[in-house]
Amino acid sequence: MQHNLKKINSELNPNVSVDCVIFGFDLEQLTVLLIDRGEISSAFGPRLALPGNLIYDNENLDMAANRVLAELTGLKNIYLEQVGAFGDPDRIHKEADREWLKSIRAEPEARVITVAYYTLVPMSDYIPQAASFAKNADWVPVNLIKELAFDHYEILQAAKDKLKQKIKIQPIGFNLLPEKFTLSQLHRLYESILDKPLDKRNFRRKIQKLDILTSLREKQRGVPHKPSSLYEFNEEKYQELTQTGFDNFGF
Amino acid sequence: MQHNLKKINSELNPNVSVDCVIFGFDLEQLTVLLIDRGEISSAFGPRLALPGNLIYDNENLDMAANRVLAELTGLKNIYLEQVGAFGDPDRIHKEADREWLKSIRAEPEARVITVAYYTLVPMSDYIPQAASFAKNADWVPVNLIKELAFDHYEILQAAKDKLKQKIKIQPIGFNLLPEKFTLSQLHRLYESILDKPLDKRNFRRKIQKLDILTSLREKQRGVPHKPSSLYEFNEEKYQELTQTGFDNFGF
DNA sequence: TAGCTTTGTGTCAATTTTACACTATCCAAA
DNA sequence: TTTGGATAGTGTAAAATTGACACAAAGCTA
Repeated sequence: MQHNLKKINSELNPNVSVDCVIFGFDLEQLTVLLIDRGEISSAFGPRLALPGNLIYDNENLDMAANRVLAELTGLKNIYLEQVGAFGDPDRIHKEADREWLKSIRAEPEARVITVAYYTLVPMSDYIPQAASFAKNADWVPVNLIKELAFDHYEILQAAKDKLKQKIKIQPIGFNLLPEKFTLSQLHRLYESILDKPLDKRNFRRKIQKLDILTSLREKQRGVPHKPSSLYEFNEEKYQELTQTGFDNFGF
Repeated sequence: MQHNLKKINSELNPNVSVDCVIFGFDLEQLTVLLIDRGEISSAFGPRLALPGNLIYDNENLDMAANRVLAELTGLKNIYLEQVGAFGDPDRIHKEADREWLKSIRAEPEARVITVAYYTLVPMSDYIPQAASFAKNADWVPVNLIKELAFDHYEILQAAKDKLKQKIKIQPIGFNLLPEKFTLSQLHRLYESILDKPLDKRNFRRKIQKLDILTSLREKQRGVPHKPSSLYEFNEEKYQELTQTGFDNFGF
């Protein structure tokens, strides 16, 4: 109750924002959820941007990132990992960005530093619909992105790098897949995150050895080729494994 | 010239600070350069804190971190790596910290987020002297640190973790050693960063295989035991190696 | 010169990595 | 119904890496 009061009374801090790099996987390649800023900005520069916003004075950074994520996608209690802080005073150098900020911020000229987070969500958990939430958002394959508003392109690259590192140490990739998935999909996911081909047999051996997959007695249906068997991620065994400590998940 | 003008006219941003975790190595263990805030704070809590300060509005974060480092130690153009942003609105919860801030800041109650950096310097490059620079600073062995002002203890832990990760991927440890060093010193350094014992022969084998050390035709002198031969870090070969790409530096 | 301290060195077994190719199973189109 | 196209699924052998382990050499000091 007090909490709500506090939140309502709290003000936006004009100097600090959070931006979220929300990764998805369309079973082919890595994607990111971007917002389309619409016509206002399109005449000058990139329409696409990472979802983000200023923080409230009484929020910590993680909370702010969760809020932005929830406001955009409705997703709550999702694991977010910090990418870092970005804060070139000239970061808002594009004319279009200036114009856009004027339309949405009280102090558009303030010097802002932004703290970036990334997260992994199954694409099926957020299906963009026209005018669903405040912004028009859409999944865009990472490889196709050539430019973004502000310094968001740079942030995206940093997030990709972090993810690349992280996935070598922890099997977080499962967060990107639907509950039931095939080894080929998992394989493709690793290839697209690491951005290099991985030998099929060696990949499968390595994953299987971790012993964190539950093989379901179930196969793909309706595919025009030999159907693949489906697997589930086994959270318990994964927890065991992290307790024991495993350094070696290197690809 | 314009640059200087701009700098002089620029104002401190009351909402964003940088803190530096400056690691050293006393040939025995990992150390950190801390400032002693003196009597004012000692009655209430930890006297020791990471060096840090508010940023100027026209500075980017990296510049600010370099400035803070230079102001304290006189060291310039040092490699700094970002640890991340820390910004709990309640982070200044200790009474002593409050008091101290009142004595040094124009807006002591402002909500501050801080961006932490870490860096590695040879301890010989900064020899603390009473009242040398603005603050009294001193090298403190990391293992002995139990508490720090604000959330600096948490920041220190995060920096240690980053360093631990990083050193598995890049041989940055050399930045902590004097120009000429022994393999035993390097060995001890790795052990103290990774916080676990490493087999002597295996360590040496691994390091030697990297082929980034130049063996000097020179030995330790005046030690009461078999003298060790001295080595230099070979920057060129290291560059070659990073070009070719090396994933596997795992300990 | 005896004793203390740290340096420097090699091997073997176990594990991990890498490279590599063919059959099985489903669907669709002829 | 047969054929072709697509992907799933599977094993092995050579090479590289890791981990465990012990003792002689070199300098200083007492």
